[in-house]
Amino acid sequence: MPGDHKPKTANGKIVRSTKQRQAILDILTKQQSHLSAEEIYQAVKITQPRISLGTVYRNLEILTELGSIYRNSFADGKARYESATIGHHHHLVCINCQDIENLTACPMAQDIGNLAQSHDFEPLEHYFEVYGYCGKCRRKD
Amino acid sequence: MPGDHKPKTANGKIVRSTKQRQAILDILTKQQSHLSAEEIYQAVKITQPRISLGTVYRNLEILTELGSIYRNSFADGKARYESATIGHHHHLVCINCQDIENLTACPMAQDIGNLAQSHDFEPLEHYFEVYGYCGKCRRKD
DNA sequence: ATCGCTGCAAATCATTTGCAGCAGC
DNA sequence: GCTGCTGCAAATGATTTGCAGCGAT
Repeated sequence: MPGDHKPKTANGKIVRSTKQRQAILDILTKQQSHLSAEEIYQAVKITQPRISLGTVYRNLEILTELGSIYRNSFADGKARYESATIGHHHHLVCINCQDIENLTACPMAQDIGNLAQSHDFEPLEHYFEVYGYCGKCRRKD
Repeated sequence: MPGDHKPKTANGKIVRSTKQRQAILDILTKQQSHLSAEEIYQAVKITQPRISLGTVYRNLEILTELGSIYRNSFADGKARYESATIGHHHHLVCINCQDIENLTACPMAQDIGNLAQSHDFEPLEHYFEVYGYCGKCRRKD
């Protein structure tokens, strides 16, 4: 059926729209912050009290695959998610208060192009995170 | 006692030299690759058959704290370690064969200095990883 | 009526930790 | 001999998965 563009996952399954999935996406879109699966679970429970953590993980996986959200693994080994409406960006992570600030500029777009040439490598994604102290925490110490 | 510089961890304990710790450091120094705790465990068992995985983790923690090795968490959520003798660098990670190539140049040293100014942030460390296909895998597909 | 999705619970995987004996310094 | 280190096993924390019923198309 030409013109039919139902979203599908990598394994070819059609993706349905459920209130659980919509609630998760809503939270990530509204909060505009970097939430862990557990934090998302706690937030979704307000509107969907019977949702399970397993469902949260399954939906985060699907939404990541669809490109609706980004998954980031930071140095603490825990994955955090954010809405993809913000577009490509990087992170300043405070090692004291754990706050994450987004860096809207991507200074290495050009560098990556050069890498492709000099290292025989086809770049698809890249991650750049800076760890340190945010202004607030620096002044507190 | 001035002139006395025994290595210590953050909690002030003196660090002793043990054959288990030395074996782990040897492997990382010789292999010059990015090994997971489990891979290191398997490699150390050849010379230290009675070593436990717990000891491997404890030593990786101490060696990281001392700055003898680097810990990196990649997108698969697993930590990988490498000898610090190589110096600061970044990574090209192949999402097909999982091979990791080191990037000796750090193109963002200057960018990070600018960030400090414009974002009221004190940078301590930074990570930069590019995910994509290495030359070998690109030609295979 | 399909077949994807859900809640629940149990399973898995990486990593951490309590403990009693052992080993550097 | 003090005290950090080890092996072992059990505990933790994040994430995944099997299953039977439910719900979206």
